[in-house]
Amino acid sequence: MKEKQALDMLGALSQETRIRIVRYLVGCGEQGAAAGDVGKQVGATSSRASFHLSTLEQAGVISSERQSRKIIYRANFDRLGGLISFLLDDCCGSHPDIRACCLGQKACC
Amino acid sequence: MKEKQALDMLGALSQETRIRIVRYLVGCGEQGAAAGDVGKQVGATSSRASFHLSTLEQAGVISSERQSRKIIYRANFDRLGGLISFLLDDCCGSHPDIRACCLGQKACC
DNA sequence: TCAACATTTCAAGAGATATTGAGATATGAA
DNA sequence: TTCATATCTCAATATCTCTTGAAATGTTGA
Repeated sequence: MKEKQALDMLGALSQETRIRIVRYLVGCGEQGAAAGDVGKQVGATSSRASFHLSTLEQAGVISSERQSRKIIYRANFDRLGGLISFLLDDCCGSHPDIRACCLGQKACC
Repeated sequence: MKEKQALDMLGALSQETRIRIVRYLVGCGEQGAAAGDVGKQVGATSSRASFHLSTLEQAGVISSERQSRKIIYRANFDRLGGLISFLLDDCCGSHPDIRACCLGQKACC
């Protein structure tokens, strides 16, 4: 993953409403969830949910597909994995402490 | 790691100058680097480097220690590992695709 | 003490981001 | 076609973020 892409994803994830959306959509798996459902889950008005969903989509964190009158959003699992790889390898140079810590081989904060 | 802490770290990392600082400081290891060095490495004026260093420190990504007239910054390896754990486990619910992808067991973006 | 060095702090301005409510668009059903 | 549903877009506002250059702080050595 390129730095620019990673920065966009990090920016998109650094917001309370949006990280909740991602957490919910990851939980929904391949099935995804409609914009309205997502909004209800995270306690956002329709326009606010729409704004954050499109921010996440632009950053590549999630993607959407219209299903009749609903729009279904899904987490982009590959991209999320790619971001974590970026942090682990490119940004953190595969530092052994970080890798150990994040793989549960070492206690951390 | 708590959500608030993770959001702060994600926000801090989602900026070009700052991610370069982190990459450089991770490379410096336990030894760390002085603010001036960091600024030169990332091509920032002293005040700009100072601003970004303090943003990163406030978010817990790095920490500082004065050594005579220099101030030495170091990456917080535990916190970085904690953030990656947060993304992997809490936020992404240990989803198998994401985990496989970020551990190099599966190709991704 | 004084000069230099290393870094931070401050104020101002430009630009990005988040929230709100109203209105527009698109789809499906009666 | 008309209505209800689902979602998005828009404009206004408030707030945060980044950059810059100047000035202040703290430290060391002559």
